Amino acid sequence: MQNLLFDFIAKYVSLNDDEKNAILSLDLFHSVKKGTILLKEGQTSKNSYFVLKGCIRTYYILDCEEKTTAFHTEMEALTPPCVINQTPSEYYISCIEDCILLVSNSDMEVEVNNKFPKFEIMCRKLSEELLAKQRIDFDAFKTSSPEQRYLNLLEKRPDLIQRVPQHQLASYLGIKPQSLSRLRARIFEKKT
Amino acid sequence: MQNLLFDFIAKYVSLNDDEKNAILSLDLFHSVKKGTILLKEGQTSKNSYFVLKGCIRTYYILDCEEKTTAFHTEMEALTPPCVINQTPSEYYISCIEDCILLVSNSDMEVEVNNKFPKFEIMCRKLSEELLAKQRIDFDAFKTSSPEQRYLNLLEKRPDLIQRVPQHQLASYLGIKPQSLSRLRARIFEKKT
DNA sequence: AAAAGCCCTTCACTTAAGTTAAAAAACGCA
DNA sequence: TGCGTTTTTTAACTTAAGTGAAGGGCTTTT
Repeated sequence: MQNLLFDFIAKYVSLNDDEKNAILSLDLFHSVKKGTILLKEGQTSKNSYFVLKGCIRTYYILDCEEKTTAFHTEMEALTPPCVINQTPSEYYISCIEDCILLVSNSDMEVEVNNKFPKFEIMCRKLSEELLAKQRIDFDAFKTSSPEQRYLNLLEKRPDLIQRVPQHQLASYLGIKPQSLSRLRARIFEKKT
Repeated sequence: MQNLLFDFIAKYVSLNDDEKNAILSLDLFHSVKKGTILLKEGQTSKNSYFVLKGCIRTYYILDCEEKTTAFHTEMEALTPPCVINQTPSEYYISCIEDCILLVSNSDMEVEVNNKFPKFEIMCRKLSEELLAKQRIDFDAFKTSSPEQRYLNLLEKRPDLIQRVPQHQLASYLGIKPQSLSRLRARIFEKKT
């Protein structure tokens, strides 16, 4: 698990043993059971998450309905907007599988960044990269139909379709579960 | 104009005169005429933009159709994904008004960041903030209907509805111009 | 083992967006 | 000002998503 982390970091900056030990001394690793809610609407939090194993989901509850907007799986980071803006969270985060997560808080990050400017660089690079990636996803969502979005997901993240309940996938695609079911049937028809 | 920039920067880090002069010596300020295309599909670029005055638009051309995905107005920054990923651009950027822009390139940024770690910190904070903001926008888009999106835009960025042609707004909202026109008529009906 | 709950699918119906076409309005420039 | 182009609106029709309801297959609970 530690190597997974260090391999990930190595894509952005190279660490010496001192720096690696500094990270390990922070006690970031946590095992979390499926179903655990990491963040609730209205809560304030300073925690960021990095998924080493498993899958976490962010969702809103609007009009008594869950609206899933993101899934984060292996090697993906998540800093909720409420942490950045220091506001109460508008959404929930829960584990939809047993997970191994890195949990860091922003006070800790400030401290580490001061001590090791390298981390500051890594955070910048990672944020810039995530911003670009999210921009591309957003654009793809805007410019395509629900059916195209599903086909795109099938191509880009086939694992999600396997490991995530369909009604959660539906709102992730911006539609109702019934529509996803129908849409899948339609695609299946076309193939035959 | 310079003060607009320094006021913006002051929200993230505080600069001394040396640092301010270092920025000014970079010759970042550019006046750009309406209609100018800043980036084309297929091009590689190292340029980031910051809008001091005016409005720039990012759009794709898919199936011979323009799909507008973003507008950037006063005090908004834009680093295209192609700059981050070092890949050919998938989209176009053009000025839809006469603009005053800051144009920086990534080589320059690397240099400045090395010289003044403060800039590194500013870039990180700005990226994190933009990431959170974009996340919220994306989520709002996913969880709402075209009509709700339009009403939301009317509330949050009424200026855009005034200064941007409607067919560009339409694809920004994820629909066709005819649908936007109809939707507006529908809203107007309801009000009366 | 029966009951309850949840999830997915299906169906009939409603609503709204896409499409195609044409007219009306606004704009740009000579 | 006037002509030509672009943009917006309107309309009729098609397609697909939303809605409400019902059924079937699982799993969990009692």
